[in-house]
Amino acid sequence: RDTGLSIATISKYLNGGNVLEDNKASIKSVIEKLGYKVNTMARGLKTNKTMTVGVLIPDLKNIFCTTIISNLENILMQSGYSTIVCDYNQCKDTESEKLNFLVGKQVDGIILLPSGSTLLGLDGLIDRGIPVVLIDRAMEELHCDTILVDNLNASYNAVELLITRGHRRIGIICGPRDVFTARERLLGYVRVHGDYAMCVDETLVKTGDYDVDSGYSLLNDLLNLADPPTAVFVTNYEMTLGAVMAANERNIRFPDDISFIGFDNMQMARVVKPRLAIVMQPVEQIGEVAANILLRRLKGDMGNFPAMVRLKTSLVPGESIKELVL
Amino acid sequence: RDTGLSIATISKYLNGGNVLEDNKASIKSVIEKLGYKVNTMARGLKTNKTMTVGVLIPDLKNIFCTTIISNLENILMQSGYSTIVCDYNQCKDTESEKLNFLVGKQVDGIILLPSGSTLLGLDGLIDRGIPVVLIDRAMEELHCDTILVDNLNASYNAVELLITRGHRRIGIICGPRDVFTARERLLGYVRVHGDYAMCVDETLVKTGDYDVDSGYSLLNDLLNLADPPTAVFVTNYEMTLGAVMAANERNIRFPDDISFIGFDNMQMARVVKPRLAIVMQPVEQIGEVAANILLRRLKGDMGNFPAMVRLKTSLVPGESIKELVL
DNA sequence: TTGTAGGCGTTATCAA
DNA sequence: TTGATAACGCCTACAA
Repeated sequence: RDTGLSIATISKYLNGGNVLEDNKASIKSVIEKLGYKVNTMARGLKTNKTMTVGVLIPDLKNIFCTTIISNLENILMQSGYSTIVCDYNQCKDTESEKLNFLVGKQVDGIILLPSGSTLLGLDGLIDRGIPVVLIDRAMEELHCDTILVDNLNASYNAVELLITRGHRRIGIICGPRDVFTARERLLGYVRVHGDYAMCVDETLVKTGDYDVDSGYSLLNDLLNLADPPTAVFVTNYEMTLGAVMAANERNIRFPDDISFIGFDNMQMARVVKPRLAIVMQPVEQIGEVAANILLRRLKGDMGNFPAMVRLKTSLVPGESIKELVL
Repeated sequence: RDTGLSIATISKYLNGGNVLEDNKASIKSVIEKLGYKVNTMARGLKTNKTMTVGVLIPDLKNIFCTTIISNLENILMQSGYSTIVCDYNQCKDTESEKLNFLVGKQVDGIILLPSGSTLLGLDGLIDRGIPVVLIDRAMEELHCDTILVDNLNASYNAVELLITRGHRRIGIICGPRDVFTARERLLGYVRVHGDYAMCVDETLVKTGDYDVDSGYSLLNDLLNLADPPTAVFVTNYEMTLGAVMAANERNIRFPDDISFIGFDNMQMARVVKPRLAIVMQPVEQIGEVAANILLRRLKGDMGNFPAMVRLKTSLVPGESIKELVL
């Protein structure tokens, strides 16, 4: 303020108002000399914005989640937003607790990968003008922007590939019935069976909890059947890990003993021998798209609200599928 | 405020001052009725605290980092702190850029997993009373709390195991020379050679960049040697992945063709067949210890500053080591 | 134990 | 184009 100018003028300078070139220069030099930084809290107090967004995910140890966050963070930062990341440890109680924490921190917006479909008071937030973007899992009753993956066709295509390679008894290891993606992935399995006039054998449909252990034990269950499947599709990364561990321990070989399609992680697929066929989600895109929608909302642009984006997966071939001669 | 009481009394109530029981009750009920939340920015403006800590790591896609963050976040949250997580994508420029971003956001403290030993103005922060806790990598010139792992003995013990199993030509795939942990891990390798009166064959010491690709190509390099090693020790997770991929592609078997010790990730070790021997770091602890030290500093407790904590690793046996008969 | 009043660093309104 | 001034919501002496 020892530019001789008033604090109001400085404020204009900082916020891009009309200031004489001469004054701009002198302000700039003084700012640098003094190492002046705007006080975010004072500004926030006035503008009622914290310039932070809350990101709430099931698990920070899950690479699917963290890859998304990494992209989110980079994009949001470029617009001056910082991201407060919380994980809820797959636990519904923690989920709402941390959501409250974030709200208490007065985040300007929220990006949530929800555990289920309980509303958690999100509707109230949206009404209060706090934008919420859901990723990966939709909540039917909630009117809000949502970025999803086409899980149904991801699953459809994977199982279809197995069918075209001659498989007729195809096992599937699903996630919990109350998880959105799990339901969709199961649906794809069912639909492709219908389209190929094949019956779904319920004994081949195993429901896990999207965790390593259940992948492990459910693959064992499938292998222990009197009439085991000739192929199996595992519908998320962690369960894929578990299933591979089980196969290793039993000395089961892909694809000789059973054909296999896993989910999500390219590196893991290459570490396994032989290389696994997997469904890959467009992880990078999810974060990108979510961040950009949120930024638009934050700017007050409510165009085509609520946006519902469906991103496509890809099927990466490996050497874990055997061609059966019919 | 429609309790009839003055705003000063409410403030006392909120901050645990002396208030009559009767009034406490009525304040409480009104707060709930109105859904009152304290405004963090107004409070922060006054107290000069944001109640946020910045966490800066090389890569959010790195499970070693995110596991640490997960623990950090949980502990800090319990004391009301939120964590702003940034990754710098292994890039020194981004590192200082994001550090500035965090400082600009007026975080109350910083937890940093630094790329190298450039000071980045951290000394200035510490002088200004902003506590900084370094994790995983020390910066010699910086007077600050540091949580490390005993990399030297981690490496020593791993290589010693190979030696006691009869190996004499042991390859090592190291990280970059300018990375603290990489230097220490190499040192362990060298020291154990000395202690067993073995010479270090420089052709068996490969320096990578801690990334998948270099693990891949350096294992290939080792295998292509005229006189290849009988065992190899890979000194971080990503390079371990790469090395396993290379082995798979060449149809190299552990431990028949070469013995192998990898680093860090238990699940990955079990996915590989046969199960890999690995060095495990106390990831959970790192986050815990770092968070607790930071909390103490944040409270103004400067006891035994700068603290330097060394955590121990463990060596998890697998089936990837062959016993050589001498 | 409670209330009054000043100030934290901004932004925004309105005059000059 | 610039400046004086009143908020923003909270904390903290100090006085009652």
